Amino acid sequence: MLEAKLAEAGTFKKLLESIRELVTDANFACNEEGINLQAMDNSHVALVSVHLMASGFKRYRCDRPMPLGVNLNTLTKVLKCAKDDDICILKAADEADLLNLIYEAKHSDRISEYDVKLMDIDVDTLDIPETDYDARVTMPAAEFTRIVRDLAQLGENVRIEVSKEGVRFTSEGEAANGNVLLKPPEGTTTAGSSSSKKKVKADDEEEDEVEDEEDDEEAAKKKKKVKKESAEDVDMDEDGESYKPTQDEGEEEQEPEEEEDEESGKKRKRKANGKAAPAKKAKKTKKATDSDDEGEGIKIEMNSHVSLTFSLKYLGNFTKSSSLSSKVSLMMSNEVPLLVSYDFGQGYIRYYLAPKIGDD
Amino acid sequence: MLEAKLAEAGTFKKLLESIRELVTDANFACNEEGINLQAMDNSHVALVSVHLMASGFKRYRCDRPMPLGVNLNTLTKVLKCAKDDDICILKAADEADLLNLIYEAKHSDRISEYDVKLMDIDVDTLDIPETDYDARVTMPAAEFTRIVRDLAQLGENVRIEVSKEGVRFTSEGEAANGNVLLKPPEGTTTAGSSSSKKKVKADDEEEDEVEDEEDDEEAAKKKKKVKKESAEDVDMDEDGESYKPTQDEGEEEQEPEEEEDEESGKKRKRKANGKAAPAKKAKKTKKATDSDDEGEGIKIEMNSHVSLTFSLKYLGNFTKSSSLSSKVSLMMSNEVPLLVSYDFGQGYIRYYLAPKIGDD
DNA sequence: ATGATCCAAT
DNA sequence: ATTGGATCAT
Repeated sequence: MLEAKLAEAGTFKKLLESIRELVTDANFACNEEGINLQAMDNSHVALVSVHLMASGFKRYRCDRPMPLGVNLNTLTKVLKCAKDDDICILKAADEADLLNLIYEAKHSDRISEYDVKLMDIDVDTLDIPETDYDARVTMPAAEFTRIVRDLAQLGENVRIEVSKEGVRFTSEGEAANGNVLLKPPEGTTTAGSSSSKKKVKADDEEEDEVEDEEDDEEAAKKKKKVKKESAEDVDMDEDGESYKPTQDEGEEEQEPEEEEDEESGKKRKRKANGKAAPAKKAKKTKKATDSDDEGEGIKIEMNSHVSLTFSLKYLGNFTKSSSLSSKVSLMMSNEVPLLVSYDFGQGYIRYYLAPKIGDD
Repeated sequence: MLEAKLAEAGTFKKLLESIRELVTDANFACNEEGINLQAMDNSHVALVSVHLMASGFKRYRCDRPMPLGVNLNTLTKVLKCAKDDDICILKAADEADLLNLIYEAKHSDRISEYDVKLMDIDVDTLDIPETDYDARVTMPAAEFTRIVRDLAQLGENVRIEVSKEGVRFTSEGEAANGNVLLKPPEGTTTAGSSSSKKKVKADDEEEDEVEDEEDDEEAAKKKKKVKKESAEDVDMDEDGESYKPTQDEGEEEQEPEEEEDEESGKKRKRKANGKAAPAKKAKKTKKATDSDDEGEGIKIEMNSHVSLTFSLKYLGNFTKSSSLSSKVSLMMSNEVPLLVSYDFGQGYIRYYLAPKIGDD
């Protein structure tokens, strides 16, 4: 039995809106931890993975794992019947063949209820290994969207290169070629001092000689590749207070409290309040510190130079998720699928896209 | 070798945006004086002529004449990759087959670079004679746009008539007819005294018998028809102070000063000032006098009655250039192509359109 | 000025 | 069915 209450139907709407063109049918795999959806796109080139964590709901209950197969077009239609700020409740009985959606207008007496027929879907859920990547680029989602849209005018593919210079997006077309180079603000590539834990230090050994001063633990960590962990950030939050990030000990640490605050805006407030007085500036500090999640800037973490080519059509599809988050992360290793990740308060949506072979 | 630096890519974007539907391929004829483009529209009915003067660029260098043939659709796409306030640099090597465009974001670290392939284009550049026209109407570009758009809803063509009454735009359609009459502010048709030099007086010989009193020089000038001179305004200004308007003598004259004031609101003030303090303001005076380029009003200069019919579809295309200038000038003589001219700071764009025969 | 939607053409 | 263009709304 599933019963999940979402504070804002808008989130769910945007989520579906952004994947409905990619996937037609999919399983919402619900369990006590939350809801996951994983699906290959219709042409089996890209993979979408959505996670909504239980704690992101106003109320969440799922006694045992339930795969709810739905047609996403149908679900999208039904979701369009909700206003963005409606409260949205998802329900499914244990052996039901219906997914029940209830919308409650926030301040009024309108209650709508919809049933979407469920279907059995071949579950080809693959476990996505927690890959380490050679490079991670985090940038404003709008900027990524713009670049993808622009370059799509010229050619079919884009080559993404991460080097010490920055990230370069290049497209070559019949009538024109183009490239956009984003240079990170100075020093950023080498993980700014305040950017502590969440991000494994962006550290190409070559450049970061400075950091030798670090203790062994740090050094060990540094050997690890940049890791995708945006999603885990939240979880870490949950397990909570006891869970201590291990990476930041090294440097300029800030009080643990502040670090927590670096998470997402919403809980930030809660915590801040809890922690109270001295913290007041913590917020600001946090924000400033928070170069991962906020701000205008591009952040580049790189272990080694990468150069990969992707279909702009797919990337263009991915960027529909920009409405969910102001930031996007691109994670890349040579010859390996690109991971495009949009993290929002209640979960994430990630896209995996295999590179074109031959780098053409 | 060409290297031209434009402070705002927006200008160039608008320019291309406004002609891309009319023309698909064209030569950017670059020389030390600036950049010119001239092309027939795809159906060889209209002609577009663009000029960007060297002094309009932040930096401009062109060692020797270079015709750069480009596909305007491609160039438009590439320009769409620039933000309006990006700095835009155009480069082409001497024998290159590429036009290189570089966009630099004003405040950030984004540098984009695009290459547009060049092509050989049959140069059918016709020298456009400096025609004299029987009538010139200068009006707010937005107003012209509106009229064209409105009348296009009724019929295919518009008849433009310039008479002492003013300008009348008439369209006749299957289901409805309509016309718009623009009456110039009183006395304007007869060129106020202060509006002197730049504009050759709007003077139909029939009416201007009065003018016999003029000296020979003046007379000679008067015989010329109204001349398109928006571009030359400044130059003519030079011959300047001596040129005295001859027509206002005639009818219900008001003091010359008043007549000036009747021009446009904006310069009116400036003019007043200028006159008060005679000398020093010379520059300003000129500008002020420049009622051709500024102000809300319609200005009509007419030698003889004209009545011509044009395709609204083409005119509608022309009005896309309204984003480049707040004013538009229509120059007409019977049986002769209409000249629609938009002058902006860095040059101009002019359209020529043949009238429908039979005035239907 | 930008984005979204709708309509038309290929 | 897809892509491009035009128009309208935000």
